[in-house]
Formats: sequence, C-alpha cells, structure tokens
Amino acid sequence: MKRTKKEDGAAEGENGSTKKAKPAKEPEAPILYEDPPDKLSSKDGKEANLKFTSWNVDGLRAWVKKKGLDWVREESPDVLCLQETKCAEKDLPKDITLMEEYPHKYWAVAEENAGYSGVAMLCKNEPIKVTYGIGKEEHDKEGRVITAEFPNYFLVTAYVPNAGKGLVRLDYRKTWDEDFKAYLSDLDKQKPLILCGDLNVAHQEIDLKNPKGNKKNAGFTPEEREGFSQLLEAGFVDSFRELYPEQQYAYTFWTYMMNARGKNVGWRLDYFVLSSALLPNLCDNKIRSKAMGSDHCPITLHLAI
Amino acid sequence: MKRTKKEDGAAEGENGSTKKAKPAKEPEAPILYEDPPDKLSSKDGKEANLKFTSWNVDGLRAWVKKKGLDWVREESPDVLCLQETKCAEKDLPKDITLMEEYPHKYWAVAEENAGYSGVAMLCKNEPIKVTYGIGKEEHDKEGRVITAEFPNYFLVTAYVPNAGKGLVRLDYRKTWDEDFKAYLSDLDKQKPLILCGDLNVAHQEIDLKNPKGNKKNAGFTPEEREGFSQLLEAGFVDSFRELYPEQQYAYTFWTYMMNARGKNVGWRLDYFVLSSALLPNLCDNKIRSKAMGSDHCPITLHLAI
DNA sequence: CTTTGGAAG
DNA sequence: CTTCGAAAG
Repeated sequence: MKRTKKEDGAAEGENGSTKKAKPAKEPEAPILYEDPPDKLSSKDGKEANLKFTSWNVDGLRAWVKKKGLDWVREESPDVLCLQETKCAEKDLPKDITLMEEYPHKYWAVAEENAGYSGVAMLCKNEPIKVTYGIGKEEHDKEGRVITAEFPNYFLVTAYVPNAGKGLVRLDYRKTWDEDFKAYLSDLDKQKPLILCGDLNVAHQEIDLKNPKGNKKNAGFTPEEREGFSQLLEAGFVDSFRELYPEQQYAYTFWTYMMNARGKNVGWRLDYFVLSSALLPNLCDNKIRSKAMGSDHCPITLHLAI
Repeated sequence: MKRTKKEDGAAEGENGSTKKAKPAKEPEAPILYEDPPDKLSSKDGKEANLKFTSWNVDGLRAWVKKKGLDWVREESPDVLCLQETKCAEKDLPKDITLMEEYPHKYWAVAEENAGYSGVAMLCKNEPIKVTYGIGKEEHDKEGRVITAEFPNYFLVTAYVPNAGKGLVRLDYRKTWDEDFKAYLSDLDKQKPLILCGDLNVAHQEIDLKNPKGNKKNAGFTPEEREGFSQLLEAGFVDSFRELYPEQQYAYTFWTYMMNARGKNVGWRLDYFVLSSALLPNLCDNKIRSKAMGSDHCPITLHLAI
C-alpha cells in the first residue's frame, strides 16, 4: 500500500531538478516527527499490561531478510499483526515459522495470487478462536482479515483494499468499507474489539503531508475518508488521534519514491481503532517511525485491561 | 543462456541430500581449471597487437552494479563484445554510456522485449562500418548480432538463440545455424573474420562437465553440435580448441544453480571463431574464469595482425 | 522505489 | 539461482 503520484513529494521542492521551470517552493528542512516516550498507564491510572504491534511489512520475505524480526524481538509485543505479507504459507521463512516467542501463528493468504496482500497474526497466548475474513465471499479471497477472540476482547487485523491508481478500485473499496463496518459492529455487540492494520486511508488533512495534492488519489478521497468517519461514528475511536488530537507530521507510511521518508512526506494509514468501551483501558499508541524494513513503520498499542 | 537440468550437477553428488536413495557418486574434490598466462606472440613469432574480449553479462544493468566495468578497465581490450545485455538503449547505465575508453559504442536490442537477449560492441577505434543482424528478417528482431568492419577483418559478435527448455526452439535454432553460417561464409569471402560470443553450444564432450546427461538438453544436442561442426567445416577454427586441443575442464558458463561454478560443473559456450586465414595471427585465447558478475565468464583473444 | 510472481536461461 | 519486465503499491 503506497502512493505514487508526484504530489507526494511536491511540497518539498526537488533538489537541483532541471525538469521544468517550477516555482521552486519550500527548500526548507523537512519537518520530522518523533514520538514521545511510551505512556504505560491509562487515564485513570491502571498499569499497561497488554501490548500489540501492527506492521505493514510490504513483503514478509524481504522484510525478514531486512531483519524485521530483530526489531520485533526487541519490541516484544503480546501480539504481532502483519499486513501485506505477500507470501504463501509454504514459502514462509523458517526464521518466522520457527519463532518460539510466538507459539500461536495465523496466516491469511490471497487465494489466487499469494504474492498479493496477505495478513498474519502472531500471539504469545493462544486465542479462544481465530477466524479469517469478514464473512462475505466477495471480500474474503484476498487474505485481508484475521480475527482473534480473547476472553475480554476481539483483536482484528486488516489490510484494507487500496483504491488503486486512477481509483480503479474505489467502487469496490466503498462496498468493502460498508461491509467491514457492519462486520466490526456485529463483533462489537459481543465484546469490545481492537482493530489494527493498514486501513489504507489518511483520515483528515492532519494525517498526511500533502492533503491538497492528494484529494483525488487513493487513500485520501472524500469517499475513503468518509468511510473511516462512518466507522468511528459506529462507536469506535482512532486511538492515536484520541491521545494526540493536534499532533502533525505523525505518519506511518512513506512512498519509497523521491526520498519521501527522508523528507517525512508521509501518510498515517496504520491505526489502532478501539471500541469506545475500551477507551478507559487505553494507555498509549506509539508510532515507531525509526523501525526500517518496509515502506510502512510499525505502530504499538499499550492497553491496561 | 544457461542450463537448468539436474544433470548439470548430477556428476557431483549432492551434499547431504536426502531426496532419494541415490548411489551417492563422486564425493571428490571438484576439478578446477586455471588458464596458463597469456601468450603474446603468434606461432611464427609476431607480437600480439590486438585484444578482444567477449562476455555474456546476463543483464547489463546487474553486471554494471556488480562492477563488471572495473574488470573491463583492468583488462582493457581494444574491443569489448557483450551478450545478453537485456537492456533498452534508453535504460543503459551512465557508467557505460559515458565510458571514455570506448568512444565507439554499438547496441543491438530485441525489438519487442528489450529485456531479452541484446548484444553490444565497444571499440577504442572506430570501425569502417557497423551492421546489425544477419540480413534475414526472421532472425534480426532479437538483437543478436553486431558486425563491425575494420580494415583487415570483420568482427562479429553474436548471442546465438538458446534451443530452450524441452528443446522448444531447437527447430528455429537449426534454421538459425544454417543462415548464420551462410552469413559468415559470405563475409569471409570479402575479408577474414573473427566471430565471438555466446554460441550456445558445447561442441564436443570435452567442452562440458557432464556430456552424458546433457545430450537431450539445449546446448549439447547432436543438432546443435553438428551445426557448430558445419560452421568449422566452412573454413573457420575454434581458437581455444586449436590452441589447447586436449584441455579438459575449461568452461565459460556455469548455471547459477546448485553451486555449479564452485564445483566447476560448467560448459564452454563462449568462443572466438576465426577464419582459417587468421590462424597465423592467432596468439592466445584466454578464459578469464575468475571474473565474476555473470553466469558466464569473459574470454579474451590476442591476435598479431 | 520496491515487492512480488513469471518467463527465460 | 538470477536476470528482467509487469503489476501493484
């Protein structure tokens, strides 16, 4: 999941480009962002005792080669959720299938093309039950969702469909957004839930570097933004924005092109979305922007349950 | 141009393979081959004054990244011939297009698929004339031949069509072999010629490690071997074999698979073939088997003209 | 720019 | 095993 258009970097001004006679805007230093230290207690003082990490790895095999698992061992979340694994189960690297820290591993793979999409969930403790997809044939062929039921909550990890270049898949995405919201609402009636993953949308202008230039690009169309708004209105909260309502320049994705990451020309596409009922348990949502190995960085959620 | 079948390595015995219960043959040390030093004079004592190098680079861009040009600068032939460049002219790395040592550069590219085939010739001195192909429509769409005319000789570099897995293109190859021979014979009537390149055939059993297992594989079929014999009978000589008639284990290609190069399980597919008239001028034909960057190694010809 | 699978070798 | 182009992001 990554953007492509020039607009991603347009606000930066190309260095020494002789392409056209552009107005050469903003040769300023890039505005970087660094997360504050992890807050390990909830608003009402409960101590954090649950840690989740979500990471769009953009190809599990390449990510493993780039030592993504070393970072995971250091971070050591209770549950690790991965998106865009792009890997058939038979091709999984031993480094991850044999990883003892996470005895309970679940893989969802695109049926026709294992090199596309795909998500995974690795758990230190065994869930009560694990399901795949959202219960609708048309959405469940691309290995995009794993749901794990734990005693007090559901954990859902998702890789939401990209609307595509030229928005060729925006119509499908709208259907997805509706059906996904219905799926989550149903779960939420049973137990509170945590949704994490690459939701493939930057919600508000604050959630990407170049909102003006991207209103017609996948990930920032009014339709996708509205889809996310609708989800929140159904009783969920964007935990990062809840904690840091004014924080600019906090992104989780940067296109590989045009040195976007070096210039922090990014998007916040990865989220922990919580049932409102879990708000009292929320301690922190960190953006681990230093962690390399993908065009997304990992995010980590601390809960006190 | 590379082989694929198990037979390539079969004579070596796989280390610790538990596949089948094989007779576990020849766990011997591999028989390596090292070229003797360059002989820089002809039989009748003329001093070498012309140096040609031919190298199937298996992808020019990857080869440049792997520092192939550093080796070329060290070797410093008068003419450098490359095969399997797999590169459209617009995509050529600057490292080579700007190379000052070779002011005269010629590129042949496959018309439909620039990432397939392709040959190049880089000259320190400008040829009188350069032509592409062999003058037959059906053969000249794949960027396989460049001919340079110099005052006293023609230099032809070729990447001969692979007969393919399952010999799917063996029939075409037979047509090619005939037409190519006719083309060279015609040239030879005007001036003596030097043909170099990946001729995609190991001529005799001595020219590959595992002749027994490859009689039905591309590069060692009776048809391809006969094609090469026919060429020689038309008045040409295989300069390496002329100089070293009994030399075993002298190869120019090793499949990337199964550590074939480490075990010297190879094929001699790259040649300098000379008009008989040039035999008195022949000094040496070296196989630079240490040079890395491709699944073929370069070969170098010394002439005294 | 980078990943993947597929064709070719 | 490694190249390349294509599709996807």
